[in-house]
Amino acid sequence: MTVPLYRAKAEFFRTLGHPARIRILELLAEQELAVHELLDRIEIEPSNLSQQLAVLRRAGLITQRRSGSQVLYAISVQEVRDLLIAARRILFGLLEDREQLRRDLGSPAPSGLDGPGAPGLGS
Amino acid sequence: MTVPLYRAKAEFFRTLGHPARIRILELLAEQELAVHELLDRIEIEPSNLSQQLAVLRRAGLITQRRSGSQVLYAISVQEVRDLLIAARRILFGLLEDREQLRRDLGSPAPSGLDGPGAPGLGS
DNA sequence: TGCGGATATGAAGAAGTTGTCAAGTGCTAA
DNA sequence: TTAGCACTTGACAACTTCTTCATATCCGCA
Repeated sequence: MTVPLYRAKAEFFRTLGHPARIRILELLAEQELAVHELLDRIEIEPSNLSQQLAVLRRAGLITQRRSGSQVLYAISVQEVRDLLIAARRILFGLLEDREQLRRDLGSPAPSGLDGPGAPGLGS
Repeated sequence: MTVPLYRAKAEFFRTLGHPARIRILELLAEQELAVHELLDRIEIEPSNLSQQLAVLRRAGLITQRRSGSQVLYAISVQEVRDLLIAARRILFGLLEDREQLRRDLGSPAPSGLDGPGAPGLGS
């Protein structure tokens, strides 16, 4: 069965559409990590992490390999890093627009993102 | 209230995670279009289209303007186009890997995307 | 062989998303 | 002022996704 490309794209983006999965990808984009190392860096239950890893694995975005008693994960598609950076750029663009609008209108609506300027990929 | 960036990113990707919304963005990436023109090109109920447009509007990805009795939509963030192209590239990369694997294993599992090589953004 | 640490899997209720139908609103023109 | 397109909105059942809990599995070591 052939999936139209726009459907596959949507599915792909939905795979990225979860905070924990984003963090996992960002962390793995820097280096291979064991599950317990991810666990140290992400606030999430072990079983939940395992499930999110499974989602990314099924999508083919990360790979698993065993080393003794631990399991190491790595990004399998480096371009994902570019995608995350592009998303970051767009997001800040959107935020700026909104702030601009707010200034123009003089409206007091807050609610934004963390400011830019963080190093690395910025989580 | 401040939203951590990884959360905002996830939300952003979720916004893209719908076939109709992908098509809308791809079509609008080429030119401004009225709702009924989108309707001609996407197989979807008017009310459903309206809702998907509303989702994209709320996310700040598209803008609306009225012209007589019709409503014209346009992309408000051109970089989205790059993002879609990047996604397309990654998707074909994943597909190739899977095909490679299939050949290596000699397994007969089909199910893929439309082939590459389409012009434009490729829906 | 049996334990404990490191992960994975399954199941189930809560929460969120989608498509559709019915009922609006806005604008143009008769 | 009313008919009729062009869209939008609200509501709700059907579905999907999330989180959590309980239960496995796999491995290295005593």
